[in-house]
Amino acid sequence: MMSKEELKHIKNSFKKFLKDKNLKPTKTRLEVIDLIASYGSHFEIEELVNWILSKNNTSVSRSTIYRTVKLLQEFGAVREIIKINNRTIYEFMAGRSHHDHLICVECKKIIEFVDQEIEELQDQVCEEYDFTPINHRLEIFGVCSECKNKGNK
Amino acid sequence: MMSKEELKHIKNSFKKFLKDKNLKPTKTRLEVIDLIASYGSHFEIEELVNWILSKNNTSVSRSTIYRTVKLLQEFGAVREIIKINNRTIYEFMAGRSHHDHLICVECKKIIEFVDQEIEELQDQVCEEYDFTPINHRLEIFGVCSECKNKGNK
DNA sequence: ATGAGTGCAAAGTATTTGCACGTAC
DNA sequence: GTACGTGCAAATACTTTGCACTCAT
Repeated sequence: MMSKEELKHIKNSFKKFLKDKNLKPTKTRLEVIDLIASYGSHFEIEELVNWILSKNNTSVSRSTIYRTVKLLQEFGAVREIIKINNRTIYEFMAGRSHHDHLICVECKKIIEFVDQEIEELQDQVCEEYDFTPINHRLEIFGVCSECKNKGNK
Repeated sequence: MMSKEELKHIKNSFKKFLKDKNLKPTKTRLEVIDLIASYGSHFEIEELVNWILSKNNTSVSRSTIYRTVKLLQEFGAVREIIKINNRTIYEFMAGRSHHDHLICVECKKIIEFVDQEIEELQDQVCEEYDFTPINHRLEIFGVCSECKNKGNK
């Protein structure tokens, strides 16, 4: 899903980002990046914590994960992509371009899509309002193909 | 912002909705609708509760407000429109058609917009994935015109 | 009369924070 | 050596729930 080079590159840029903020590139912070990267592209913090705690060769505390995820959001490598019922699903963006999500309310599957036209129209809307966009989130909730078929049988 | 007739109409449909679910159109539930309607189009529950408690002629408990807002979401008169930093901003949709939001991260202003083309493109995306959309949320975070000018002075 | 609704206080979640100890430069 | 980082447990913030009492039909 991501080459070692990409990951290394991300970590190096993150180190620079930290240095600029007078923060330190500690072993723990870099380890959190590795853990997130190997966990998969979407995660909730609680799941991630449990997964980390279940590994016997690592241990990073819940608070440090929260703190590091926050830093990674500022840095831009992590985004909150879905907010549903007080749960937050994060995504590791490393080396990936922007995209949006379809969320199946039945099976919770997350489907990613990109639509350049939608992006352009959004920029157009922003221009109309003299609004400078920083980021956006488009969540489409509905029922996926498989779940519809299951429902029909 | 909303005519008395519209409000009355909403309340009547809500009564039907409740009846269909074997729930009761209590004074308290209908009062919550009035309160939300007169509070304004956007609200957070905590704000709403404080506002209601500060009025000396009404009192509906925090739990009932949470419970009623949930029902109104199912009914479709209330939507969660913005999720930011674990806060949820709701919108009273009554009699209004769908629209999306620009959120200024400086002054927290919320600007509503409609873009039919974006809506159509979303439907197109859903079709491609054989995904049946139920609802969606598009939040564009950025800096509004006024805040940019303030920043430049 | 009966099942549903309400307020209250207590219990849950998710997230943040204070503090004592540890680590990077 | 100093300032920042970390883990832990406690605190906070938001939301839900159990229960005794009340209301709508």
